[in-house]
Amino acid sequence: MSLSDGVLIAGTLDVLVLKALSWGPRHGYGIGRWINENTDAVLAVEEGALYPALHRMERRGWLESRWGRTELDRRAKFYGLSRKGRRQLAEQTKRWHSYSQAVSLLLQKRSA
Amino acid sequence: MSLSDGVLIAGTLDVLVLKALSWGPRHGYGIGRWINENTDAVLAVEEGALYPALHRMERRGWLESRWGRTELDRRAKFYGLSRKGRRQLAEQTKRWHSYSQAVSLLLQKRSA
DNA sequence: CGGCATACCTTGACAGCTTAGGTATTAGCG
DNA sequence: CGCTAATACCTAAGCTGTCAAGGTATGCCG
Repeated sequence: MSLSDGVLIAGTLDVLVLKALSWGPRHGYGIGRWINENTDAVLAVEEGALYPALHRMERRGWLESRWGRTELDRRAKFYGLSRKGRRQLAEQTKRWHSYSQAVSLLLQKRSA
Repeated sequence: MSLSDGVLIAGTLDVLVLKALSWGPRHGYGIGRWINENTDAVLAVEEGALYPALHRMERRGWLESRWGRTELDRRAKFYGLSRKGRRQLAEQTKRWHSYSQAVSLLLQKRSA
């Protein structure tokens, strides 16, 4: 956690998952890979963070899941955005932008 | 915590504090106010997060503290950056930029 | 005198990430 | 044929950090 040691800042995983699903359903393992690949591994999502997050988000009604088969014909659980999830994606994206912009501006102030 | 409810993303407080001190020593209360004011209250630092953070960072050798008096002639603990703290500021700033850029890019991909 | 701002602190609850395991299936290789 | 690696899922323990909610003390101002 944190900028000091960890690899993922606590609280940003959800919006990344939501975004990963905005093109349509994906299975958990694939979501993790998508995030890693699309950030040049700057963001490395641990499985121990990913799966609990998926369950959490489904419990909150942001995601819907069903079992299916991958292109490799392997058993996998596919997650899709619910209406609530889509709303969350929009809100949290906005919040991320305002938050990150605020932090970045602070950090850009030239110091002594 | 998180983008959903909280006001501060876990792990970003440290770098904000370090930055606040990059112009010279400040007391804790003033650090909190500086962050709030300079972000139009987008980032509202709770005291219950701030003071433990200061103690933590001092324990890690990033900060040095001494008691003094404010402009209002009130007793207050002033914190200043140590050499280690300055290094931390540089590192964490870099890390923040790469992290936030990665997230922002992901979120900007246009979806279906 | 009472309230508000300044300035510090701590505790308990809780969320979320990391580490470190675990299972099962399939593909590829020697 | 057996081994390893990749795919795909899951969980538990431990830790860190934030929030909510308290608390102390001082000084100013109406």
